[in-house]
Formats: sequence, structure tokens, C-alpha cells
Amino acid sequence: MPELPEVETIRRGVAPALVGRSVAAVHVYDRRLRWPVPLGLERALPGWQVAAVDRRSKYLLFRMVPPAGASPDGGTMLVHLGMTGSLRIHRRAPARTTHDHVDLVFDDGTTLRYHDPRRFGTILWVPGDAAAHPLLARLGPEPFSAGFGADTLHRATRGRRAAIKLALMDNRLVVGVGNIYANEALFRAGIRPTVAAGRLSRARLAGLVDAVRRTLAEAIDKGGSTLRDYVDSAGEPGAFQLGYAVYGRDGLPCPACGTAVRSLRQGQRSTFYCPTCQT
DNA sequence: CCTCCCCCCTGCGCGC
DNA sequence: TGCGCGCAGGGGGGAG
Repeated sequence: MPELPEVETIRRGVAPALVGRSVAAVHVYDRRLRWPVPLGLERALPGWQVAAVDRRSKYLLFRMVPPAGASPDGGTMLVHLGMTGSLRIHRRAPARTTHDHVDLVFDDGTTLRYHDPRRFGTILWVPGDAAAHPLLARLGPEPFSAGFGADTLHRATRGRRAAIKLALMDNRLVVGVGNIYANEALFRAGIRPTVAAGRLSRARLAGLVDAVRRTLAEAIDKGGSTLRDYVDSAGEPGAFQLGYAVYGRDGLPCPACGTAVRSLRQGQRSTFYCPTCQT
């Protein structure tokens, strides 16, 4: 269910429960994720401690360090939730249910449980510096970083005939903008999703950069408000409870002007837009 | 390099 | 109520 705001919400939820904890046991119940969960996970992690939980794009990076006195290099557990992955913290883990694939049990009994019906997610073990890992090395700028701006976006899209919505979802231009927020940000910016990226002016791209940031930031804020529910009990990150302006609203009135929202397919994914507000 | 299209997999909602 | 179909928030990878 995760786009960047959800992943960030999850990061903020799990980090305080795990940082400083040592791994007591790793249980892999089903290795068949996007790539097989490597045996190295069980081999490396026991005894190691969580130093930090970071995020890069929609990847969660669990920075692990060995016990004091052991080899100096740490490693990173790379987790991606795909379409349906979720992570839950349990003080005492309840019985495993369908689609619970991996448990990390910590020294105080706290359990981090990975659940993923479609198994499009990823759990990898990366010794040493994870930044060099192929899945991370070529990622574009984070949406809130200085590297994502009108100038760089303008330069990167010149000569590109691809639709702006597809460009926005191209993780070399900016990471973390998935289908929902691409739709919502384009609505906010007043840009039609089908316009060729290379034909948009710098000024319009500046508006888009701003719209992307505001859309994501709002969703993260909303997620934060229900963080406790997510971590401590049954519940979903709050961003799902957001009302969307256009996403999933085919035929319903545009919240700004009342025109019926339209939908179409781009790159095998659904696009929604207001034909009046977005040009 | 760019663009397009496929696929991995399960669950759910809808129309009949 | 049951069944088949299409669709779902990601993104790597290969073909052209």
C-alpha cells in the first residue's frame, strides 16, 4: 500500500521501537518475494544491533552493526514493501497468519513482522555500503532534496516525448512519486498528465515541483497523526484515509470546479484528471 | 539512451 | 450465492 508518505510513516513508526535493539532470531517462513530472501539474512543478523532506520526512495534501510569488538563493517537490511507489503511491531508476537513471511525477533521480545500477500516486496541483506547496491545506486533525487528542482527537471526533460505523468514516475528524475501522488500532484499543478514532459516550461515545472512536495508533505503529516494506531495495534498508515482530489474518482465532480473527473491508461496504470483544471 | 510492455502474485469488487 | 473477469498503490528487466 505504500507510496513514499506511507513508507516514511512506517519508518518513523518502527525506528523508535528498534534502534538500539539486538537481533535474537530471524525467522523466514517464505523466501519467495520479488527476489528470494537471502540466507545471509539469518546468517548475519543474530547478535547485530539496529543503529538506525533510514529511507531512500521507497526502500527502508535498516542499518545494522555487529557487536562491539567484532568486525568493524556493518551492513544494511534493505526492505521494499512492493504493492501490498507491511511491517508491524509486536511487543509479543501473536501466532503467524497467512502471508506473514519474515520475523525479526529482538532481545527484549519485540518482533518486527513482514507481511505481504502479493509478495512483490523485497528483503535483501547488503554487507557494507548499501549506497553502491544496484537497486539504489542509480536512483534520482529525493523529492524534498535540493537535487529535485525546476532547473534540473527542466534540463532532464528537454527532448523527452514521454508524458509528464510517466516522467514524474521515472525514478531517475525523482524518486518516491507513485501512481496516486503523480495523479494528485498533477491536479494540484494544473497540468494534464498526457502533456509531453519536454514541452513544459520551466515555470510550469516549478509549479509541479512545488505541487509534488506539498502533496507528499501533507500525506506524511496525515500519516503521522495515526502513527500510534499503526504501530501499537491493528491499523493502516493514515495516508490511506486521505480524500483524494482526482485519484479513483472517475466521473465524480472535480473538487475545484465540479467538472466530471476523467480517466485513462498510461503505461498500464490508471490516470485521473480534471479536463477543465488541468491543461 | 529512450520508450514500451511484460511480468511477478493474491485479493477484491463488480457484473452476470 | 457463485463464478469469471479486470483491476490494484511497484518497479526491475528485456525488446526494439
